[in-house]
Amino acid sequence: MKILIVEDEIELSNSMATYLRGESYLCEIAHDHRTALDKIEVFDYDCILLDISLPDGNGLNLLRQLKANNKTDGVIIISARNSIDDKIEGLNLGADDYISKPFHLSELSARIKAVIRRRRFEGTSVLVFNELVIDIEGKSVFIDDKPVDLTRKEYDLLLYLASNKNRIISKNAIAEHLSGDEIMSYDNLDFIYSHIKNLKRKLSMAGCSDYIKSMYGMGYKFEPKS
Amino acid sequence: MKILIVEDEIELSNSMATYLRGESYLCEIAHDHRTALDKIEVFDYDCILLDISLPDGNGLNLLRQLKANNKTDGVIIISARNSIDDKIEGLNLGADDYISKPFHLSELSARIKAVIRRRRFEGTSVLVFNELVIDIEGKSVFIDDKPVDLTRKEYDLLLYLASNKNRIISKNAIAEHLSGDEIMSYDNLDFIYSHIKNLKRKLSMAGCSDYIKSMYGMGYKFEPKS
DNA sequence: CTTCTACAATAAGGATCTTCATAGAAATTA
DNA sequence: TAATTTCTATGAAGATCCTTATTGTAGAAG
Repeated sequence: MKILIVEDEIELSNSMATYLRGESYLCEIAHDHRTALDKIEVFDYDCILLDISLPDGNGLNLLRQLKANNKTDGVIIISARNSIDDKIEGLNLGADDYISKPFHLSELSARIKAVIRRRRFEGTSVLVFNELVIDIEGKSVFIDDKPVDLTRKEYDLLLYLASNKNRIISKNAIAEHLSGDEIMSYDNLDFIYSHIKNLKRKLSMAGCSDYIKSMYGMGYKFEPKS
Repeated sequence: MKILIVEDEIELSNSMATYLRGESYLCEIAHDHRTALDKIEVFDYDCILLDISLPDGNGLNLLRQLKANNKTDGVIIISARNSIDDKIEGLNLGADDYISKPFHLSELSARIKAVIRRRRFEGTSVLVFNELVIDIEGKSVFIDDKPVDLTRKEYDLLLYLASNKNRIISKNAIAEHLSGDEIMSYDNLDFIYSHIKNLKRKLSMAGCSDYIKSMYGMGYKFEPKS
């Protein structure tokens, strides 16, 4: 799960990132309008935390541009002002939620969770593929109603593949998704094999095989039987 | 999908190639102006990554020559300088996008994907021919909504033919599209027969025959029924 | 301090790609 | 139409590259 923090106050943005990383999110920070737009154009984020009062421009314009580009990223507007107008305009422009400074990080986290659930998983907090159930809320996985113990990486991997079902995901993408911030050495992607192997083993031991397919030379694909 | 990397920094160009090969692109590297031009004249690339500041000349001139030759290759300009002027001039000369050093490889990859989608597939990321669906984003093929497993070469071949539907594609063109530049002498084009055969077999086994026609003495043609 | 888990690196095993040999089909020529 | 030539299809084996299994290391937990 990837989050973009658009916030110019260094200290605040850092503590947000720290907290959210603790919640297993991958966080990137943009301290200004332009950086944010560049990142948004190229990457897909699960949620964008957008401070309305940016130093180099109006955050609402950024939101406009974002929506004009048909981006599907979730957006939570952050504002220092308690202005109702901003809130209404932001929501009208397509923001998913709104939070006013100062806020508790736990509240922010809860709102993020809700936005992601609504957008990425269409309101549901569980993904169901026949006997395989992924409980996003509880970060747990069940097969035939019996819980399967996965490590954090394994869970992230499964959720990532499952939410991209029937699409081949490159090892580059997996590596990036699993190991937080940008990796600069993409030479040693072998560690992915272990995670894939362990995940496959745990799933099949619980009676759930062949969901994750290796696509020779291309990556991996989650393919539900349906 | 073929990419030409025009970049004199050895290490950077290598890591770019490694990453992009991981994304299933065929990559070639030119370390100088002259080599690049030679390659561009002979081959068609889906995207050219052009470092503006080449050791033996100005990259913008290379771009000019490229456009003067009516090449349809997509171009992404790479620049160390943050100069807005270069960016504007490059885009005026017909470049499709622009990225500044230093950049993240995943960002480069995302921009390449966007350029190719715009240029080759008119913005869409899914090709639909009746019961046959090609998901470019997910590198997956579906027939009657059921996934069809293709190898990388088979997929590339299908995508190439399908994106040139109703046009006869020579075996030379196919060979060039499927291979890197190591093979300058295309005497052994037999490998194409194998890939065509296997592709046809997999498609017809999934209930989708007669899309790929052999044109005796000329090549192959993808001909949707519609 | 010991034990266990998660992660990284290396070696063995498989899938894919290419080549080669041969058979079949289509066009050309007589 | 038959013979000949040219081109394409098929099958199989070796080479190459990728994946999986195994092993080793570091860090966390007890």
